[in-house]
Amino acid sequence: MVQLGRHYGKGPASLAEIAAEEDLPRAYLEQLVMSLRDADLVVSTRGAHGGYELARPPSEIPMSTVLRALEGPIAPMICASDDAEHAILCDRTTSCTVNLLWVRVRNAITGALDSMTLADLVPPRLLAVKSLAAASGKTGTATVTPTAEQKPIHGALTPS
Amino acid sequence: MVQLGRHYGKGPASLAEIAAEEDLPRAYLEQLVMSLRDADLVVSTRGAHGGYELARPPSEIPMSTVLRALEGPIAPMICASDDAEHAILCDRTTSCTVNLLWVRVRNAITGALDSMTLADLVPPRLLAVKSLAAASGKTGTATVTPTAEQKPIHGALTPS
DNA sequence: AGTAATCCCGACGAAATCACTCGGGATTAG
DNA sequence: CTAATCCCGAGTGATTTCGTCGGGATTACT
Repeated sequence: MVQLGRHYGKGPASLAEIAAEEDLPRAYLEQLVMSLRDADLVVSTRGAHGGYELARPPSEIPMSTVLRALEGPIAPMICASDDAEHAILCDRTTSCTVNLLWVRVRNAITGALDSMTLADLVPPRLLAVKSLAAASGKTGTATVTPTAEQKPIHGALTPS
Repeated sequence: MVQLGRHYGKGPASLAEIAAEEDLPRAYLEQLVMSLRDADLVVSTRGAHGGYELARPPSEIPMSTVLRALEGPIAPMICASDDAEHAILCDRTTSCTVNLLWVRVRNAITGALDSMTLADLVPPRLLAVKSLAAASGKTGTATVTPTAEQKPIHGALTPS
């Protein structure tokens, strides 16, 4: 969780705190954080005044591992999973040319995920976004004129 | 569908045929193909000896449009959808730094998808894969570590 | 004209997944 | 000893995904 990143170095944060800040049910957070712990991304301190803490500095935690911890192996399609164990093979496998597509997509995803660490998401509130702009100069690949309908999502947004 | 691509130029293919080759329920295929038609990817001929046909040559059908037709806007997360209309804004939106991550991921996906056309998936059975290798150079966009992790996914596969 | 092949289409149902809850136990600081 | 906290498995409800059903409309063939 980003909150944890923000909190890094300040000692353990209790679920109660996080739940309050993040506005999510505490019981639910428990589950999530358990996965993170099993993946050695956070460490816990039990007992009163206990809580959770990042296991290492945010900049050393690639988002890919976070996502894998929370959502399982990265796989846009079951037949193109990250790790062989969980991959299901359709009986068509041999003749299935589409598989190639999914593998490509998966690699694109993992690539994007690997290129970011928790540190990139811990509030750049005041930091300029320029570093991002520089890095994002991509997408517009040859083959197709991309829709480019990058509308401002709601110039004036109307939150519920 | 890839089958349709394979069939391109041979006149319309009936759902019954496709269902047989692809081993999927005909009734289900109907639904799918309807979406494809609404997206102007295939054209239909009614009546006896009717069927479906690609609206243009496979090489002019980017997989991104196919996927959009079948699965709706490309969005790894609702708050990072392809088209503004269907994007949901969480109330956290303003403070949500994670959004940035999803947008990046989405761009990686659309990039990969845009770089492939139906023609790339229509059986390269006998064709060398080199054309693909050549084409994939484009995809390796800056931010993304160039794929190339072309593992055999299951050296020794164990089909069910 | 009549019949069979085909597309057209809306509604329904079952199974998987997601987001979240519940209840009670184990550990530790004060 | 007690209160704060983590630990953990089982359970629930909504949504999505995959697939079914039934019948109507359109056309080719004889």
